[in-house]
Amino acid sequence: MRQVSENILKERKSRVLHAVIHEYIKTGKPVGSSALEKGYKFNLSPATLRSLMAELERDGYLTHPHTSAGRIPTDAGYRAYVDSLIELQRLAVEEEERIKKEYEKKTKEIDSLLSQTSKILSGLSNYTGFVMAPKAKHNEIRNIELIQISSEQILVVLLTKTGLVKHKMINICIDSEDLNELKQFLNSKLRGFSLEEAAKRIIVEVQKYQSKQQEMFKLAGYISNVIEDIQDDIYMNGTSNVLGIPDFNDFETARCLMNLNEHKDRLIEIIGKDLEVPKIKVQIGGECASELKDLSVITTSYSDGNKTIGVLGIIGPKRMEYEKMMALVNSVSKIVNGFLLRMGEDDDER
Amino acid sequence: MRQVSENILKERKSRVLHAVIHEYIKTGKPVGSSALEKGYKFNLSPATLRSLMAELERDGYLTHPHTSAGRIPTDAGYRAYVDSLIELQRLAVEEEERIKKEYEKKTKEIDSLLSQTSKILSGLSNYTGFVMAPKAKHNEIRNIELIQISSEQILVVLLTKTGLVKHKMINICIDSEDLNELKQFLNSKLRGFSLEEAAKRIIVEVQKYQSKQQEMFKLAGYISNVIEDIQDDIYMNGTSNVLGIPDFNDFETARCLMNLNEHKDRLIEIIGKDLEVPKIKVQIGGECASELKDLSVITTSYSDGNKTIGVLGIIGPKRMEYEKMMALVNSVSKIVNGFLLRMGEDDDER
DNA sequence: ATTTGGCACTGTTAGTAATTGAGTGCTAAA
DNA sequence: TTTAGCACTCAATTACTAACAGTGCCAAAT
Repeated sequence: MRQVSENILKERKSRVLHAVIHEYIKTGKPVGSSALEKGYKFNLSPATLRSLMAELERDGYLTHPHTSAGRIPTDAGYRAYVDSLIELQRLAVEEEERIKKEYEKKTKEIDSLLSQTSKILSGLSNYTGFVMAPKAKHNEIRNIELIQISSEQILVVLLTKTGLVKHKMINICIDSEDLNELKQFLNSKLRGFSLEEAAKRIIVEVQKYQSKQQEMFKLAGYISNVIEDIQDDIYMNGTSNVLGIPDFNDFETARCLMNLNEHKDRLIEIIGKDLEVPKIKVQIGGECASELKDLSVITTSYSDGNKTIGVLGIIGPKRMEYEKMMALVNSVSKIVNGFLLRMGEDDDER
Repeated sequence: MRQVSENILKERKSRVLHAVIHEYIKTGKPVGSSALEKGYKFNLSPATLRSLMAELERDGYLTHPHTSAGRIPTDAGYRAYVDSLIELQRLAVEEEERIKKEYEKKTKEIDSLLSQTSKILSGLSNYTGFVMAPKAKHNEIRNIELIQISSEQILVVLLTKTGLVKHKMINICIDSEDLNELKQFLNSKLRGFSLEEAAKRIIVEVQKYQSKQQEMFKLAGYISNVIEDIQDDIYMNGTSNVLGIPDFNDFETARCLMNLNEHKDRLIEIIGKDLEVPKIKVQIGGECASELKDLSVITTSYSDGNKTIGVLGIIGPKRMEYEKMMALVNSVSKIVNGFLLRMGEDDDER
């Protein structure tokens, strides 16, 4: 990235930058000096605006597609623009009400809550919405069930405090009484720990425990593996929305999104880092991943009232209404937080 | 569809039809009389071929995009072509070997077997591959687990003979001893029945049973609902492949496929009927669903050695190498059959 | 020192016209 | 019944033009 000559953008220059970006987002066409003069009330002539825009281009915030075209923002331009949107625009009240209404159906289980959320994000943004399920390994274990299926097959069912249920079949021969004993033991020792911790502890605990059978130790190892293999769930909706966006007339961007949709692990990789940041985060163009160079990603994390457990957001074109979309993501995350908090409270009632 | 005047296509005419379609599939361009004469050894002049093609057009098997263009097949043309591919071309041996190799990893659980299969179908066809999981309601129950999570929450875990695991949380207050008793009872009465039957029986059985608690009856009702709510699993891969196909330069087809990918229930609706047919089935254009008018679907069912339990196949452009693709789908289904048979046998060893 | 009007220059876009070429249908002869 | 020949059609390509939107820069104005 080019170095910015004047560290601080002069007030007026920055107003011009904003105007250009705002106009470009609205119209999708490169904006020229006269369009600026007409649409925004700078008391400046087109000529002056031209020279200011030329400066902004030198600074790296604008470009033009060709000599006789207007200016469009560079990634750095968008960046500066977004960074200056300090105050989140509130969604209209009726909009918020509408969102809440959408949630009214089945939100008892966390899966449907999140899948619903992803749909809502996509539907309201008209872009692609996604929700990364509670960062699996941070979840607290509530219950471990070991179900004997046959003499050599055990079904492990893990249930977390947030309502996540995971199961996995493992092959092992073990006596049914021992199994039961192990189950009791594991539950007493691991309940309340996060999956991550549990995976480590399980080995240690079983070692301490006077196991009658060598097999039990082996089984514990398997279970530990099962926990480690758990993949974060991720929901994604509205991938096809990008096909309607006029900015993309090549298939490249669409293909890339469809690929992400199929290789969720890659998506997890990309947005997984956003878990750490509690605020709204906007990544423009290739900032988060090179394959997303023509897209922007708005994310935020959500929590169960205690700690951050997942990430949600939208993926859309670089030319999007950042203010509105940031507000949307923000509102939705608030609502999800609310639901999760209530779910947690229900748990404690037992 | 237009009525066919001569019931039986004269031998030569049908050879011409095949040649046209074959050439069109290869090149993607409308084929003209001279191209036909050069590429295939009819001992006929372009003029004769022209008149034959004109006849075929009158019969409804061919069209022109415009006056001075060559011929392309209509859906009916493809249909006739496909119908005449009686003998399935065998896949090359090395190809089959390659497929089997792909399967080598984790195929213990039915989920991964099927998900793997879908990927393989997509990868080898370069189109979209899909696998509909064992028609859920036909599955035989192997085990029902009722796990008490809290005083008011029960986790129902259903396990079928094919290795499918489904779970669902339900809210109800019930005594833990009663729960255990009910579990034993349900297992003894329902094991071996299909989910479909079980959902009906469960009510009847609990009615007969002298339930100590009214609650148990209610719970049984819930469980019955859970079973009925089970959705068929479906795996789909390679949606983005259609973007690479030159035939589609509008986004419409791509969008339609992406929508199918998100609304799996619609896909289930479309291909669900193919369960009945044991052979390879090819549906061209809108034959199966109007939204797929520019695509063809090749499906076949697969079984666990006993009865048909699912459908797999590919979705691609109408202009595809039907012989090869039919052979592919056929081979893959054979292999899946093999795996499922082996899984079933393992089960019986217990 | 900044702002501004004027002006030459540049590249896109749209429209028109001319040309080419592949492929057809039809007819009349083989 | 087949074939050669011919007139015809329409899509695709190319070339050219005119209009246009915008820029950069300079010299005058503030």
